[in-house]
Amino acid sequence: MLAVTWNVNSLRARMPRVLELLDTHRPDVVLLQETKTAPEQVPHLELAAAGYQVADHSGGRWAGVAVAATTDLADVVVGLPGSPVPDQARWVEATVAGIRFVSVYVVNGRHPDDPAFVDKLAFLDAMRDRLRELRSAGPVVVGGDVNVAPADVDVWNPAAFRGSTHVTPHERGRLAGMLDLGYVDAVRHLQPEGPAFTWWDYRAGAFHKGHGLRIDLFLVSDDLVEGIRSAGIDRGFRKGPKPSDHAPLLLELDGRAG
DNA sequence: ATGACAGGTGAAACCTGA
Repeated sequence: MLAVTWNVNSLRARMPRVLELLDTHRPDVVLLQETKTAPEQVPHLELAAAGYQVADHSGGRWAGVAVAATTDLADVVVGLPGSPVPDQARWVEATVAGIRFVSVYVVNGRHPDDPAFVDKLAFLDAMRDRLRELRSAGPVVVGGDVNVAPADVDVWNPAAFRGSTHVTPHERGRLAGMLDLGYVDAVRHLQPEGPAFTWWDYRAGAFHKGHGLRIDLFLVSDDLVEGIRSAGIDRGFRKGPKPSDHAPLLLELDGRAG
């Protein structure tokens, strides 16, 4: 089974590249973030024509997540229980082939002194609580933009990020707490050392200079870890016409769940 | 130190992103 998570930075603006991704990789499950769509703007017909059905959490102009699959999406849950920002569309779950899939777009936080940072930490706390519940119920794959760089190796220049969001002990501690519940960071599992960035600023040629962050993750429940065959980005989708500022992250699992 | 790019809204300038 092939799963993809991708922060598309507007689904409508990115549809040509999304369709290209589906055609190129034929993933079984697709987790999207920053769709920036109202519910009625989700391109269900175009995605159905490509062979995918979609469940979305859409909030209008900002945020927005979706899960798409080539087979049935069962037991869809929209919204993160206990979220401090329930009006922001940042969480959707569905079961595919016996695995609980989550697409999540964590609050950015803006600045450690901003009220939005308090919301970010509370969102991460609610996410941890939900991941604990899900872990007790069966195999889980969480994909998304967590807006936290787990360690300094996940930041192109840690000195430049001192005092910024995404790298604080508050954020990293909460992410580590989720892994302690019985999840594995799939990319780090396969690649214990070295950068594996997923995001590069549009500005100043950051992509070609290697000025990136690793903030998009696949968190896989530990019962699935032995089935991880590969996990990594497709850099080609950070290039070319109208790319997102995030690259898609691909996860290949053995076909059998559990 | 600052801005740099892209998208949404809505029709100019501002907000958000990380």
